[in-house]
Amino acid sequence: MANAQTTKLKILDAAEELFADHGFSETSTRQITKKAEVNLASVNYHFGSKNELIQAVIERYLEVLVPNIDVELTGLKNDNPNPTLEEVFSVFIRPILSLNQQRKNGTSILLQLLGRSYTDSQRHMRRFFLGNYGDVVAKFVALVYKAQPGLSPSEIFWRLHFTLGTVVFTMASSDALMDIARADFDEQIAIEGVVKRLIPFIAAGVSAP
Amino acid sequence: MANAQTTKLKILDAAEELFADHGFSETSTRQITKKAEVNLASVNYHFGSKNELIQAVIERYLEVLVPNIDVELTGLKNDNPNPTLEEVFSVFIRPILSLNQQRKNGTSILLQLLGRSYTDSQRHMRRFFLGNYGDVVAKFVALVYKAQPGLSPSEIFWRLHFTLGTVVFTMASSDALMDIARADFDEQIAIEGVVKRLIPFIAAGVSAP
DNA sequence: ATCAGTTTTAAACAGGTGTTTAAAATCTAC
DNA sequence: GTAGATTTTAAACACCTGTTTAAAACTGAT
Repeated sequence: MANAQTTKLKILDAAEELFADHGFSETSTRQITKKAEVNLASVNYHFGSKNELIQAVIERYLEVLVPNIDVELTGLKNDNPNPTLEEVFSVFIRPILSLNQQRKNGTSILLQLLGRSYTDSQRHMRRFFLGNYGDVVAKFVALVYKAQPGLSPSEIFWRLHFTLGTVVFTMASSDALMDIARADFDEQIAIEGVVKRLIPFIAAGVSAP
Repeated sequence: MANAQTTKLKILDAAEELFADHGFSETSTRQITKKAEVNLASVNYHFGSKNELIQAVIERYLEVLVPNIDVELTGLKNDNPNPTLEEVFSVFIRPILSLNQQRKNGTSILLQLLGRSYTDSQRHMRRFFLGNYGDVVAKFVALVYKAQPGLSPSEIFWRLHFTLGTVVFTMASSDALMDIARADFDEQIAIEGVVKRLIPFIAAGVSAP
C-alpha cells in the first residue's frame, strides 16, 4: 500500500488551502501538487479527477462536522424540550469552532469552501446535503419550528435560507471583515467574537414578526 | 467611429449573462464573443482585457443603480426625518427591482454578479465601492444609526455586513430558491415576494437586542 | 474620389489546463 | 529473496486560455 495515505493527505491539505484562498477553478492541479510536494499525476491516481478532489476536500470536513452537530442537537433536545431560537442556533457554535482544533484555521477554511461551492452550484450542493445529511437537517428544522410555532413551513424555508446566506457569506469573508474591524474600530475580534455577534442577529431575523 | 457602440454593447450583454450564470473565470472570451457574434479580438480592442470587461459589466449596473438609491435616500430623509429601520432598508427595493425594466432579469443578474465578485475579492470590491459611492454609503449608514441609536459604530458595521451577506447571497441564488419553493410548497413567488420576505428579516436582525 | 482614422478580421502566439501513458520505484506477503 | 501488486514518476497528449499582430474593411470628412 506504500504511503498512499500520506500522499492523499498531503494533496487534501494543500488543495483545501488553495481552494479556500483562491477558489476552485482558479486553482490548478499543478499548484496543488507543487504545494503538496507530490507528483502531478497523483491527483488523478488517488482521486480520479479534480472534481472528485474538490468533493473529497469538502466531505472530509462535513464527515466530522455534521455528526458533531447531530450530537449537540439531540443533547439540546434532551436537556431542554422547549429551547429558544438562540439556543437552537447555538448548536452550531461548538462543532464549527472545534474545527480549529482539528486543523489550523479549520473553521474559516470550511466556511470559505462552503461559500464558494454554494455560489458555484446552489442546487447541486443542496441535493448533496439533503441526500447525505437530510435527517440532521430535518431534526434541526423541527426544533426551529418548535421554538417558533407561528411560522409556516415555507416561511421557515425562506428564513433559514436567509440565515444560511448570512452565515456562509459572513464567515467566508470573516478574515477580511476582522481586518477591517481592526483597522476602522481598533477592535480586537476573533472568529468566536464574530459568531457571538451573528447569533442574536439571525435569531432576531428568524423570529421577526 | 463605425458601429463600435453596438459591438461594445453586444459584448457587454453577452458577458453579463455568462458571468452571472457561470462565474467570471469559468467564462472565456471565446464564449463571450461567440454569443455576442463578434470577433474574438474585439474584447481586447474595446475593453483592453478580460478583467476590464468584468469591471465594465458591473459598473454599467452600479452607474444607474446607486444614483437611484441616492434619490430614494434623500427622498426618505425629507419626507420623514425619523424613519424606521424597515423604511430605511426599503430604499433599495424600488431601484433594485426597476433594473428589470432596464434589462430582462436585470435584478437577478446584478445581484448574481455582486455575489460572485464579492466572494472573489471582498477587499477589492469594498475599496471600489467606498471610493466611488462612499457618500451614498455614508448617507445610508447615518440613517441606520438614527433609526437605531443604541448601536455602536462597530456593531452597525457588523450587522450591515451580515445584512449584505443575507441579501447578496439570497438574491444571487433567488432563481434556484424560487424553484425549490415552487416545488416544495406550491408557492408561486416572484422576486418581489422574496424581497418582501427579506426586509422584515434583516430589519429584525439589525435591531436585535 | 481620396485619405486618415477607426474598427473588424483571421491567424498566430506563448503559455496554461486536466488527464493519460508506460516505465520505474516501492512496498507487502510468501 | 523473489513475485505480485501498489504507488510514483517524467513525459506527452489534446485542448483551451487571454492577448497580440498585421492586414483588410469600413467610416466620415475633405
